[in-house]
Amino acid sequence: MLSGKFAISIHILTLLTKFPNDFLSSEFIAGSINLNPVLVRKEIANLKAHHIVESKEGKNGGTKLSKSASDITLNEIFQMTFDTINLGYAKNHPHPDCPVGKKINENLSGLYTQLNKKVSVELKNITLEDFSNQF
Amino acid sequence: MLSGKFAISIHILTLLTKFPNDFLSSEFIAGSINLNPVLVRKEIANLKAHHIVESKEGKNGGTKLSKSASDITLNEIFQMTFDTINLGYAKNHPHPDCPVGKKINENLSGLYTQLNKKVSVELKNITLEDFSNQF
DNA sequence: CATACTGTAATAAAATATATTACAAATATA
DNA sequence: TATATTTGTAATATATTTTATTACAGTATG
Repeated sequence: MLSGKFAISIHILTLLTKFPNDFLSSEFIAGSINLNPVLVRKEIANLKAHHIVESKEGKNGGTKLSKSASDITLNEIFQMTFDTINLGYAKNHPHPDCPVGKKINENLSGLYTQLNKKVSVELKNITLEDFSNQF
Repeated sequence: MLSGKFAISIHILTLLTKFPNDFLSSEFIAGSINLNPVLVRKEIANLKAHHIVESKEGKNGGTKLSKSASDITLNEIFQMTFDTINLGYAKNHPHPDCPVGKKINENLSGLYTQLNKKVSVELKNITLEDFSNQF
């Protein structure tokens, strides 16, 4: 999973924000996203590894936020679920003897780093609570 | 093609910038990128549709820039090759009866639009000439 | 008129993303 | 304590998207 990771995680987290006192099951969450529950659990595993949610196994188990939605920024979620914003790389190794081929990926990477910084600044200003309040 | 479109186009355009007086063949360009020439020609078709390069068919044919590299910004190239910066959407239609499911895509889209604006501002300040001068 | 290109369609192969199945381990509660 | 429900995770299958290849008509050059 790569394409939907951020979107799925933020969907999960928005639901958890809306029901801050309940342990929501992966099946319930999967129903809202329309996604297989196993994939929801995988994303939750990632969020757990970053300590922003906690789960309870067994009957009546599920997942809840482990910190306040007002203390979670979208930048944190971005960092947890996205490698870096980028506009892509060509898939194959470019020709190493060509002056352009030799440096293209390095130069693209520098550009993308610059873009990421701008995106991060923006996302730091939005909390999960802010985002959830739109619903 | 989505993932490599911008990277491939900027690679092509950097080569054309380095050889502003020559018509470069798709095969030559493909060698530098290490990509199938047919895909290079497809990207060139897109750049031609946006009038920043021109091609000559037949023997000794190829492609060259149709305007100065100093008059092309990376934002233009971005617009030509990328739909929008985004952090993804879940693939399936979310549940329409869930308050979160019902609005998630709209709200993500609003967020992504905001990010795109920041990225565009950044890319407007870099010309193809600037980028090519790094090589 | 032979050669070397572009343009483009059709198809194939490879890579990635998503879905499904299966089941062990945990825990609430009847 | 037995049953039902849920997480956690591995293994596998399916679907989708990207990339590559093949093929060939059209065009300009020398």
